[in-house]
Amino acid sequence: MSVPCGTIGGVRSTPTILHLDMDAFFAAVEQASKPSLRGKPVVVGGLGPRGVVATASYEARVHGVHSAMAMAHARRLCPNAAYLVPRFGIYRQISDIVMALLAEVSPLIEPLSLDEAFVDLEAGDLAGDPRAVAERLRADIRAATGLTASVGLAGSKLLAKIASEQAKPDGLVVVEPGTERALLDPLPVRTLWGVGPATAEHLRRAGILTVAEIAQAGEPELVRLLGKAHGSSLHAMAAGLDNRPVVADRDVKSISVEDTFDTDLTDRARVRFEIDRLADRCAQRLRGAGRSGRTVVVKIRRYDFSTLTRSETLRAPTDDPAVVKETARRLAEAVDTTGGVRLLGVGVSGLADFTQEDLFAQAAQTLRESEAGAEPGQVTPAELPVAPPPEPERANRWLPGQDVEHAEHGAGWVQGSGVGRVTIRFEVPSDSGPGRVRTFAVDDPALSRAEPPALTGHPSPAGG
DNA sequence: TCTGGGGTCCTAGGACCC
DNA sequence: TCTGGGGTCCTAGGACCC
Repeated sequence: MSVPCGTIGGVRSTPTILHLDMDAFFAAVEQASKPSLRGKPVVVGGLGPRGVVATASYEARVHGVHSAMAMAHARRLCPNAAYLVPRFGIYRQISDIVMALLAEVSPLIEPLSLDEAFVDLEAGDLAGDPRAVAERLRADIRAATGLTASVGLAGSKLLAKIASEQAKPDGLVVVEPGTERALLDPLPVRTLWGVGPATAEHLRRAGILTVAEIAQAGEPELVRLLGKAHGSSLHAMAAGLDNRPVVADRDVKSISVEDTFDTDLTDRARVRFEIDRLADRCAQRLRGAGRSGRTVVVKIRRYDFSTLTRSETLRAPTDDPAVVKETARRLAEAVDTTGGVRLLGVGVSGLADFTQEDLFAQAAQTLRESEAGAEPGQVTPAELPVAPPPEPERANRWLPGQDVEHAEHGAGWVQGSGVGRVTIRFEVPSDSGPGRVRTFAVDDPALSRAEPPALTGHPSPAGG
């Protein structure tokens, strides 16, 4: 009981680093929102011809469906699953609730994504031992959201994350001091943070398959195999040495947007049009975040999946859509896109925060410079006419999973659509069970998009 | 079954400066 | 004229994570 807090060899002597991971988060939110999907396979992700799985419910995982898998593959493995588009708005709302509960435990929390975070319990006033804190947290999350979370507790980030993985689903694993090696040794190298397919293959060729074998290999050997930074950090982790702190409020370093097209773009005018749209979206996000940046990056993935980036660093930070657009156009223009373009992206890095006044002055300055730099009679890319996209198909207004409101039947969600008709299931998050299904014409004026209804425990203000 | 979208970090080479 | 080394910035690519 009187064990002092502290570190031994880079690992705390008490399990006070907590890692929390929501179970099959996106799919679980959908099941909580849509009573008819509870207990059934649910797959959330991109539904187009090039979509991939974001999250599969446990019922779908049984059939082999998992994250990052091509959606077409998933459909073949599990044809009876419900395939839904992500609803990031509601995921964010629920994430906010979960993060707020974490903040009650300790002020030092580090979100890794919408559904995952580290918490440093030493930074909070510990009411009870870590295990009790974690169990109360899991119960609170369940009460507030109806969703389950898995938690790992250990003396380091590495072990806490491994523990939460082992706790899944809906569990808690505590790595007691002294048991670290026994836990780590037999694990495959892929378990370690930072070991992906390429690194695993490098290691395999060197005969290294387990964490224990990494530890035995010795640091110089790993550095030789994987490079300085990666090799030495991996060696340390395999030895159980990990003193990375929990860091709150990490600063954003770049903002980017990208689109993969259903079919490859071959028309240069269309490429320019899409670059413009992406540049606008990127600049909007930049402004929304109150940031500006100096380096504009264009990303192009070609028909053969080869990916290249082109970047240009401006003299001053900008969040001006016109500047981002012009720079992005120029960069994209210089790339050979014959054969077709699968993906385009525009990003801004080298972020700084400047006051609006500064930005205004800098935008004007940049404009003056670009005007002064233009050759007489030269047509700058920003002045070229923009071709509209050949296929203006926003045809599918109704995407599976979307929330809708019907003037007569009330709130529901899109179950599917095609040949001029859309099928709606009228149900809302509650314990009332599956709702009824009805089919309408896609242009039925009584039907409209709607905000997602709140989950159980947070009754809708509409009182419906 | 060809492979999303949002990020982070590292490496390496060349320019440029001292 | 030849020969340096170090530091920083920029660009491009790649691996990885959720």
